[in-house]
Amino acid sequence: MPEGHSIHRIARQISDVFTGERVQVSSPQGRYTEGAALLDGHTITGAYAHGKHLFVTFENDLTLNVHLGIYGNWSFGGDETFTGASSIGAPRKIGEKEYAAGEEQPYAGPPEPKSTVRCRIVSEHGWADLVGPTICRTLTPEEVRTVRSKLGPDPLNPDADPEQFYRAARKSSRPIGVILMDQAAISGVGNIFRAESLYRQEIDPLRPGKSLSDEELERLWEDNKHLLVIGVRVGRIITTEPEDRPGVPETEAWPDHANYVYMHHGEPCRRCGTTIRMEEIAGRKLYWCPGCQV
DNA sequence: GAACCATGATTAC
DNA sequence: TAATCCTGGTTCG
Repeated sequence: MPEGHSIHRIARQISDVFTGERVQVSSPQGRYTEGAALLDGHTITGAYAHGKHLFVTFENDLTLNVHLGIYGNWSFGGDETFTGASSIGAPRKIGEKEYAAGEEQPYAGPPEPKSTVRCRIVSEHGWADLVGPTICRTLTPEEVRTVRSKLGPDPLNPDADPEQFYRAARKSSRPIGVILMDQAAISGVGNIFRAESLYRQEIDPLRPGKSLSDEELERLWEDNKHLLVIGVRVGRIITTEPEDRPGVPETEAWPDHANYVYMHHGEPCRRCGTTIRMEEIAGRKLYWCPGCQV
């Protein structure tokens, strides 16, 4: 269940362990067999993220494009060369959550894949398994451009143009809480970041986009960028400021202390005491504090 | 073992 | 707005 920070971490991981490696690409599950065959035996040249989309580039100019949806995840494992190059270390899973595997053992090749593995990438030194994606396909450069052209700016990308987000918001009468979830307006923000950034900036999620001031839109962009950067560094979504979780360090801020409003409906706001609300808007649960957010 | 739920998104009505 | 797809963990009976 990944928002943009997870995809950037996965892109970094894949780039770390596979760039320059000739790989076998397969689909144990069988639902990506044709696309995998176009990449099988070729060398990976890099990986990057745009919002929640992952792109893995190959030397034959084709690109693996993956979107994890709500459930997708990647698992990785390999020898010491592999884990030494890795951002995340020994065999691990990233997507929804990540965890260290058990005891270290000598690497003896990839494990038998689970029956649900849509795509498996294997190099001389390690492997990556993809399970449960909504999108897993092989694209030409032209097709990559088409996909990316439909995505709004990603605050984690250095060349992102926030003006695109501001323009999308200013012309819209939809609630800002809905606009933040629209990947064509701003990409990489999901249900937790939207709720938490709106709380932190004290903006009512139901206000129409066009009612926000330039200054408010800029604060939202900057805060989502700030929170995404923390997410990339920590590997989890931590949105509380240290003074709002006294004595609990960033790395140990488990659900009770990690967020202000997400999944805290019915509880008193930790800043103003008002009961946190939750309502389903446009098919997703929206959490906010009616006291702080106006 | 069924039912339900989730950090997502598209499609159809 | 509802139905649908993707998977797996948790909760329910």
